[in-house]
Amino acid sequence: MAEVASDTPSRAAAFERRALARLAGEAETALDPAVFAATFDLIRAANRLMYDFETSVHRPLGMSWAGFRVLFCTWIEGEVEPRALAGLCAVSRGTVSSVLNTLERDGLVRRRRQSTDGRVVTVTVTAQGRQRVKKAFALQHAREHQWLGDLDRRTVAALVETLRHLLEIPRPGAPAASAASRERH
Amino acid sequence: MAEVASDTPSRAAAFERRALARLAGEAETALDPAVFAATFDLIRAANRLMYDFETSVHRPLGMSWAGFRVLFCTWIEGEVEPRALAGLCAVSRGTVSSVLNTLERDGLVRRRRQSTDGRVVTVTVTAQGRQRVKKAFALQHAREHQWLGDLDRRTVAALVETLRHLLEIPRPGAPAASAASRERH
DNA sequence: ATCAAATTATTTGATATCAAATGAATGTGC
DNA sequence: GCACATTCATTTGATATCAAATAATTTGAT
Repeated sequence: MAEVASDTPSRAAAFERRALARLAGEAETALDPAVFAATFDLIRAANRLMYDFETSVHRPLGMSWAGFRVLFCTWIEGEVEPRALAGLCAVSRGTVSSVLNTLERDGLVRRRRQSTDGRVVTVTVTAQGRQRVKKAFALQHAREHQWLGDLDRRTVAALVETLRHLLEIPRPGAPAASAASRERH
Repeated sequence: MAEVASDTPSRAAAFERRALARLAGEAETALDPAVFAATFDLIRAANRLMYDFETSVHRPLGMSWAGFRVLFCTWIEGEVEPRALAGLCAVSRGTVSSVLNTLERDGLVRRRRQSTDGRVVTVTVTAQGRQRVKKAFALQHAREHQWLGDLDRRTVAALVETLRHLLEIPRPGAPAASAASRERH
């Protein structure tokens, strides 16, 4: 790993403080500091974790983070359609197609047309893919524990509860095409 | 927005349950369910937010999510070096170079060599970039509020506190080159 | 029954992302 | 001073990602 992409700890908090200070100075923005800090830090924390998992676990195993994510979701589901993978991973369907191309080329998943609906594709994990995803997850989970293991158990439980609640929120009405897009969420 | 990348709410929770069930069935993995759920849901929630912000706010304004992220960080900092941006955004330096190329081409940021150290580049936001980042942030923040506004204020405060704590954790020792990489974090 | 609209997956083109290599500048040991 | 290693930014090549276009299939409306 030749690259450094983790901030010095104390600088991370200082950056959030500077951001709040800068934003508070902008009179035109009606700022809700708690909401800002929550989304800002949520995304930053997730980025750090993803970057760490990708560089320390999945790349050494020959996968990208995106590849692992799709492989893992497919493994969980047993068999799954691309559109569902897009929803689970929060990426577009085109991205899923692209990632599946790589995974299939590498012999980790398999695509079949076996639905009564001729448009639908069914994705499953191959034996090799199953072996790979188990190994990758075990390594990632060890790393997860290094990140979160020192947090109080009650704190982690509260975090999970809040995140689950957040994940239950349907996507807010899209700005322009609210009626149409709301139908599908 | 032609694509669907948001899961049906109840399906999101069900997916986490299926994941835990599948992982519990694997005897070889010593699973910590709380740690798994925390990282899993943290990353999923962040992905949903990023996808939503990118598609509903930044793309319509002619930027990518990555572009906004770098532009925003630069705006916060006033002037900043690429390596610091990489740390703040949790991406590699090569990525920062690439994103800066696009932002500079579009006249939103400016690169200069003004440090006493001849290798270092200093990035600043142009007047046009300042205007853009303010508008983009205002729109994103409104969207943030749509996501989080209904959560209890105490819940959000607790979430922020936990995330800040998480962001303070230095990157755990890298698996192979632990000594060398630990120096820089 | 037939044509139009909707939904599926995929492809295309531009940008983002990683790892690894490169080039330029700095620092270190001698 | 001079070579060697380090650090900085960038570039290169492969993959991922978006939006938008395309192709195939299904559904719906007359």
